[in-house]
Amino acid sequence: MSNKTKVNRREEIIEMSALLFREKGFKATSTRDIAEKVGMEAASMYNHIQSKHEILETICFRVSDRYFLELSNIEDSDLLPLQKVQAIIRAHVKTLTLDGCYVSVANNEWRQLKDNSLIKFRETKREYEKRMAAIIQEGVEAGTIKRLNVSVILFSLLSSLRWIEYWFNDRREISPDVLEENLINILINGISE
Amino acid sequence: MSNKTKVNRREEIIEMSALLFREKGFKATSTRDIAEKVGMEAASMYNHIQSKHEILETICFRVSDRYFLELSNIEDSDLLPLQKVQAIIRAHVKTLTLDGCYVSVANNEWRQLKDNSLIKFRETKREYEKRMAAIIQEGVEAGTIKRLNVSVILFSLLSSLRWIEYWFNDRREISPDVLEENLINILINGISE
DNA sequence: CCTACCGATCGGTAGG
DNA sequence: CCTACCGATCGGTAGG
Repeated sequence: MSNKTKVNRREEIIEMSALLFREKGFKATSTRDIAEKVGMEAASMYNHIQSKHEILETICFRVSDRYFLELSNIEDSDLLPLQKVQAIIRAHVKTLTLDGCYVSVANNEWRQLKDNSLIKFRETKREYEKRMAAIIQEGVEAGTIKRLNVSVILFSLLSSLRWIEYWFNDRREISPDVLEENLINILINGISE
Repeated sequence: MSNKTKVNRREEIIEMSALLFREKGFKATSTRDIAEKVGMEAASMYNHIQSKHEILETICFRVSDRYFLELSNIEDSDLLPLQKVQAIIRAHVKTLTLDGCYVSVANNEWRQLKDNSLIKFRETKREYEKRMAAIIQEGVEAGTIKRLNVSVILFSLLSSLRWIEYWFNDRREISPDVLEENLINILINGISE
């Protein structure tokens, strides 16, 4: 069997796992569920993966890598603080439109990670929040963002962005563009001085 | 054994379950985990509960009952739409301060409900959203809330409120009062015309 | 990639 | 409220 097929098979397993983990949760999804969706026996999957946990790890860190890439680009830009926040909102909407189920799993199932993975993921989350808080702090000091508790502003933004995930799962009444526009209007106005 | 003791024992099981379900998730919590925390054998719990699922049902519907009670009071008041939204925010902060772990479980684990419970809980969620949307719609028509997509406003609010739960679990840097004040400032300003 | 199968753990019951 | 124990299911391995 060629290497390429093996890589694709692995990708297929991860993709199907992401769909099932989102739908039923990590613990409630059995390796047999995944295998059935991929079209092989559960035992056969272990030629492509090391463990069920490894699948979850792959999904979670793939998502965090992606968000960090976007954040780094925004940080390195010469945008003003409030424009950076706006760019972050856009980045979240975009990522969710493209990779909804991965983001969903990372958001809801990361607690099921084990040992070092769990510790590392927690650190990753903290770092993301810290770097976003720094942007908000800049805005506060520049006088363009309200002088409120930075953590409350931060989590108010992050939670609204997290919700978008549910939007794209359950309903699709409006387009991503309209969603983005409305959301920026609400969130930016909410924190602008 | 008196009825009173039996009721208290049941409450104890539900309380400990809520703590464990929040921490590890419903599926990842075994009846033996719960029993250990309560201080009895797993088999003994079945004198007080019917099944592990029944515990989850009790928690979820207790929370939704509570939220509906608050919402009904607010609807029946003669507050203006924007003041009603503000009252809802206060109600959420209050409930989370008092019953954080129950709310947390209802928010994150309701998907593990089965059959009729799952269907009923979904309907309950939808109704809550519908009634909150009606208040927002009133505000839009009165010209006090921005004429944006009502669903986006609704979920932007709800997701920010949902996040408070994490706040009270992980960190407690600021007091509930300051949190409430900051949050109302951000959210109300975000949607006000 | 499959068959066969493992040890562990699960939710729950019987009987006292 | 406990001991003893059940059938089912789990993640994963051995060997081909």
